[in-house]
Amino acid sequence: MQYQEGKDKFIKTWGELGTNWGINKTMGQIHGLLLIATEEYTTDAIMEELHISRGNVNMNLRSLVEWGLISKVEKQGDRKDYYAAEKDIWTVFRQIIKKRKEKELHPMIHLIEEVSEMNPTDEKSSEFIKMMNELALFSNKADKTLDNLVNSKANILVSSYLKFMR
Amino acid sequence: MQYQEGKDKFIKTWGELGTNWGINKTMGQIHGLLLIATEEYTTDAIMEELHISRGNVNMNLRSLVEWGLISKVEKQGDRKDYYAAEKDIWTVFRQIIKKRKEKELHPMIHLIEEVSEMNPTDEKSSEFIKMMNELALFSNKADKTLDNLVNSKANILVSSYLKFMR
DNA sequence: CTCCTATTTGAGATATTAATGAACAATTTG
DNA sequence: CAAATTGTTCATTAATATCTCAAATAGGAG
Repeated sequence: MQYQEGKDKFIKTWGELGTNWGINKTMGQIHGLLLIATEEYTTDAIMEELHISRGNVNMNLRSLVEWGLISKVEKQGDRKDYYAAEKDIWTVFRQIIKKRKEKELHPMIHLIEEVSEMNPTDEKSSEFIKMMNELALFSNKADKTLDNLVNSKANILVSSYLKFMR
Repeated sequence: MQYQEGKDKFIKTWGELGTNWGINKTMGQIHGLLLIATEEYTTDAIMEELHISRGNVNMNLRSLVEWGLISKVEKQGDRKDYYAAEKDIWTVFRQIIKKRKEKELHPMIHLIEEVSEMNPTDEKSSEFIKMMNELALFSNKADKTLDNLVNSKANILVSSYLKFMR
């Protein structure tokens, strides 16, 4: 495979993957582009490369910065903003886990806490409370486990967790 | 909080949470309903309870069965299909992880393998290959780790992984 | 086989989400 | 200050995804 072909395929598919991840297509594509880039990109360069509008690039760059997946780079004597991706894969995934935990797990924990304040009066409410307790136990454990993962500096998958892999 | 209020809130919010999880709102609501139910439900009962159409219920029940989150229950002398949710939370989450792994991780692994078949010719392609190799290493480790999680019968979060929690 | 009930499917309607393009704001330069 | 450049916001448009309704299909009971 030639470089250009591989690059195009990677960016295109990375964008599609994004949609399965709580990241929209354009955001994924910009991230893919910057991830394999050897230099920083401006808004205009991204617009040209991906054939998308200025507004779209701007919004998605903000999201990517907010997710901690890219950062703005100032250049001496240039008014333009340049952007570069975080290249350490472990950090990339930690950031993603962090965000997804906020978006997926925390609202669940909040909901469960809220509806758990109930006294059982019959079979249905007993069953309900029982399920809420199990969900609370599970979700809090998952939250803590993911916290440890996110807060670990080293790539825990590659290092100390090796014993769990074949 | 009264039972009915808690139940309604749980079902409604469980559906909204679903949308952050690759599960649509109705699918989430049906799952929530069955999860806290003390008895099996027919299509008609679900239609009535959630005020949604027959086609919608049918499609989402099929998806839920396909995700391994509910199952069809046959009743003697009754032609209707009844459905009941998997109540073991650990199993529920294992099923979800399994599906999401297929949907999120596997296409990524496939992509990376595909575009990795490239010989470096310059700085850009070298950087590209380097990144693909890192992604490959990471994603394969993640895949194996999640496999172990999914294949473990016991609730690994609650039992042997305790040491990683505070 | 025919009737009856339940389930499935598919086309069109509706709702949700994302992208564009143009207006506006901010900043720099001459 | 005026013009030019860059960045941001947001109403409109476009694209996706989901839901409904109704017709088609399946399959058991008589």
